This record gives sequence, C-alpha cells and structure tokens, in this order.
Amino acid sequence: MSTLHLFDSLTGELKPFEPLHAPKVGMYVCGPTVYSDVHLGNTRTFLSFDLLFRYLMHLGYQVRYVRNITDAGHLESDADSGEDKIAKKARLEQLEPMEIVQRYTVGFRSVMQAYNALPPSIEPTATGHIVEQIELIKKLLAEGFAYEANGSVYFSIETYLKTYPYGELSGRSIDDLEAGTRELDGQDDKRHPLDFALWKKAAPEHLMRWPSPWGAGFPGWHLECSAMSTKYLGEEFDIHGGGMDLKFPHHECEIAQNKGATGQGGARYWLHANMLTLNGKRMAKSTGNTLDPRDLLTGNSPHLTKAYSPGAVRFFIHQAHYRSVLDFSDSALQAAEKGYYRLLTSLEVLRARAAQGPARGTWSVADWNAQCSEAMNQDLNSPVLIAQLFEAAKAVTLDQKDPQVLGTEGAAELLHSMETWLFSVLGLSPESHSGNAKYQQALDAAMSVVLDVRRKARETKDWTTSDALREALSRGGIVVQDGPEGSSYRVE
RNA sequence: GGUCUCGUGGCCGAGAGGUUAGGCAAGGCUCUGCAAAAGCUUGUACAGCGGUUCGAAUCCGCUCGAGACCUCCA
Repeated sequence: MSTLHLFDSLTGELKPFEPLHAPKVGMYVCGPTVYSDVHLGNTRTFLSFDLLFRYLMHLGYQVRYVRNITDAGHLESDADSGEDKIAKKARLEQLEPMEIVQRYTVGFRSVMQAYNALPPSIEPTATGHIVEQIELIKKLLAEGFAYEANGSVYFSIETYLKTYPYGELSGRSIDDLEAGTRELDGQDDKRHPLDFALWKKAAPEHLMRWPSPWGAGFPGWHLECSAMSTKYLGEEFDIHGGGMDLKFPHHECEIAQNKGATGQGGARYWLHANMLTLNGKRMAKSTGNTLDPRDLLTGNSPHLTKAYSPGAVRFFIHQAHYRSVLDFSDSALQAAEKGYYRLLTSLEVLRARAAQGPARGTWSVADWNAQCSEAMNQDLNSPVLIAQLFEAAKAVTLDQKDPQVLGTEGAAELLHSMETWLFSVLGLSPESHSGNAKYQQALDAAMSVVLDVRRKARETKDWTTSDALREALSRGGIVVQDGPEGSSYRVE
C-alpha cells in the first residue's frame, strides 16, 4: 500500500503528503480574475485542483478548500499610470466595475458547475478583504519589509533578502531577475526594480478605490492571496495551488509577503498545474487564442467539429497528467470521447449483470483497486488511473462470457469501485446520452413504429425498403443498428 | 538576451537504466442480408549525434526543434 505523494514545486521533489492537522487539510488555490470569461485553459487548472480536492476527500480527509475570486482588479502594468483591468473594462462597457465582477463571477461558477467541479469550501473575494489586506501591509511596514512612497506602499526586496532568500520557488537568482528587468515609466517611487506594490495610490479617474492610512487607493496584485489564505487557513497550511504561470512573480511574492509578515511561507506544498495549449500555443485571453468552455458543449467554435459532453471534456483533460502541457485538438477530444463512452457502456453492462457465478471471481477487484490508488498516490496520475479503468472494462467483457471472472460479489464490488473512481474522484457525471425525458419517450414511441415497419420489410427480405429507412434516419442523425435480438437506435 | 521545461509508434498521452502503459485511428478475424455496433487480434515507438554502462527511450554532453516564465494572465 502506498501513500499519497505530491510534487512540491518549492523543493522540486515528490514528497509524501503529511497534513499539519490530519484529518483536516487546508488547501488554497488562486482563482480567476473576473474581468472576462474563463477559457478552457483556466478550466483545466481548476479541474486539476478539483481532482485533488476530490481525491483528498476520497482518502478520508476533511478538506477546507479556499479558492479566491480576484475582483479588485490588477494593474495592467507596473507603472503609476497603470489602469485597473476591471475599471478599464467597465469604462468600455459603460458599466459599474462591480457589474463586471458580478457578470463574470456568475459565468465562472456556471462553467465550473457545468464541468462538475465541486464548489470550494470558501470562495472569498479580494474586495471583501480590503481590511485584512491593509492590516497585512501595516504588519509588513512594522516589520520593516515595506515602505511608503507618495501614497503607495511597496515591498522591499533588498530588505527582505537580508533575512530570507527570494526566488526559491521559481528557481531564479536575484542577478537573473535584475538582468530581466525592463525600464518602465513611472517607477520612480520604487527603491529597487524588483520591489512590488502592496498598495497603489488611486488616480482621480480610478474607479475601484478604498480609503487607507496612505490615502485612497487599491491593493497590490499579490496581497489578497496572502491575506485570505492566512485568514482562513492559518499562517502555515498544507497545500497552495495555481496555474504554472502564477509561479513567478505571483507566488514568489506571496511567499515573501507571508514570510515578511509572519515568518512562515504559507503552504507546505506548492502545486502548479500546467498550461493547456491550443494550436501549440498557450491559451490566453490577451492573444485571442482561446476556447470558451461553454462552446465545447455547443460545438460552436471554429476549432470544433461537433459538440461534446462535459464528461468527455473532463475525461480528455484528466487523460493527461496535470503537470504536463496538454495540447487541445478536436480529434484528440473525439478520441477521448469514444473511450469515455466505452467505459460508460461497460458500466451499464456491469449494472445489468445477472447474479451468477461464484461469490468471488478469478479477477481480483482488490488488486485492481490497489493499482488505481497507487496511480493516484503518485502525484495524481489520472492517466494511469484511466488506463486501469480500461483494464476493468476488459474484465467486464471477459466476465460476460464467463461469470467465473468476476463472480457475484466481485462484480458488485467492481461496479461500486468503478463508479467511485469515475464519478467521485475523476468528477465525471453519470450522464445519459439522451436529453429531456419527455422528448426521449416521444422519440422512443415514434422509433418503435419506424423500426417495426423496417422489421417487417427485413422479414420479407425487402432490403431496398429496409436500407432506405436506415439511410433516411441516418441523415436525420439517428443511427440504426441491427443485432441478433432486433434493431436498436441511437442519436448522434 | 536570461531562467526553465519538453521532444515517445498515424494521433493523443503515461512510464522509465533491462520487464505489455492506456485511449483513438489503421490492418486482419468473428458476428452479419448489407451496414453498424461489439468482441478477438496485429503493429514494436521513444528528435539527432556522441558518452557512461554488461545493458539507455530512461543518466551525462552537444545539436536541432517546440513551449513556458522573465510583464496582468490558470
């Protein structure tokens, strides 16, 4: 029996997972900035952490999962003239900033729900924690890690370096970082180019603003996560997750803020989910190389040939390891969908299995389950878990011919286990291929009439009529299949 | 320019110093009026060039290629 190991970005190692206060686990994940629709890349990250959340609960942990909503807006640039992203969008659309926030927050939640991601335990907003952020700045000022300049407050990297290292998470040296520093306008207030803002003075036209001891302004980019993770999970907690692109500077700064204020770096395990690429390039709102997760469900995108179910998309995502770059393509998604439906069919076969054969079969469900756990324990290796599910499907097929394979109790256990892995852990939903029950009933009724006519034609070997009917139905998206026990149909 | 990651069979994607990943597609077979579906089965891959080793796709070096970060971004 193995135990859960997670890859910690800070040490670059696979570490055995030992919670600080088992069976409680604290987990913080950087959520979306709600100034536009989430794209499929964002979705992948959140589904990766949903998988972790689910697996931790599967292991019996009581997880407090905190995922923030960034609604205070980030600067567009580091310059003093920088404009709040949310405020900018608001001006463009002639809306209140909080209207933008509300619209995209609702959109984000509906996408997460559509893809069967469990809601986090707490979903705190940055604007709801201005007080905590101001308190954190006060603490950093008191500790000497921050300084005020012209109504703004900055974190001092030089001071910080006297006590702590900086750049550990991203593996960067100060020299490297300085080499990469660019000249930006309006940075006069900063003492050092690597310093970052904790509080920014708001320009008169800036819409999102709050009073503070340093005047009207708004919080810096990295502050909210430090403030909210500390508030809800403590100065030291178990897991912090986010997208790979947040590693630097966001998480690096977060660690510095935490250590500066509390002496603790925050999380003990830093997890980073890798990017989803489209056409070999990173999906990003700013470049337009994006795919809306909702479009996958309608098929309404130039990148798609058809609509997919949320389960098929999730299956596709979990067929790659969360730390690998995954390249999206319609054909890859189709391949995943076919495999996924095969597994669901196998599950239906297992559900319908007659109680026959011995109690235990020759195929060990316990061994199989152990292998599934082993896969997930290796840093959430969902691709291997899925490969195991196909092994189970193979056993189900063998069992159909020979009930000695699974046996009565074995089959029941396998069914329960497969459902657990597929639905509870991988977060796939037990979907029906059909839609609305009322229309399904009506269609069944109509089809039984048509198939009956066709059956009569076939009995008299009137292949012309029978094939014409099948052809016509096929054009309408109904596939008819003839089997030994008659004909069946499915909608494609 | 700096830091780093990756390059696996037709495609997607695990693994990893010697042992079958898995899925999809493709070929063959079974079934079948035909078709479909389903089942069985086949393929022997790890960018290139060197090196270490009894043995490397897996370790080291170089080359080529791709990507990420260095600037808000999951």
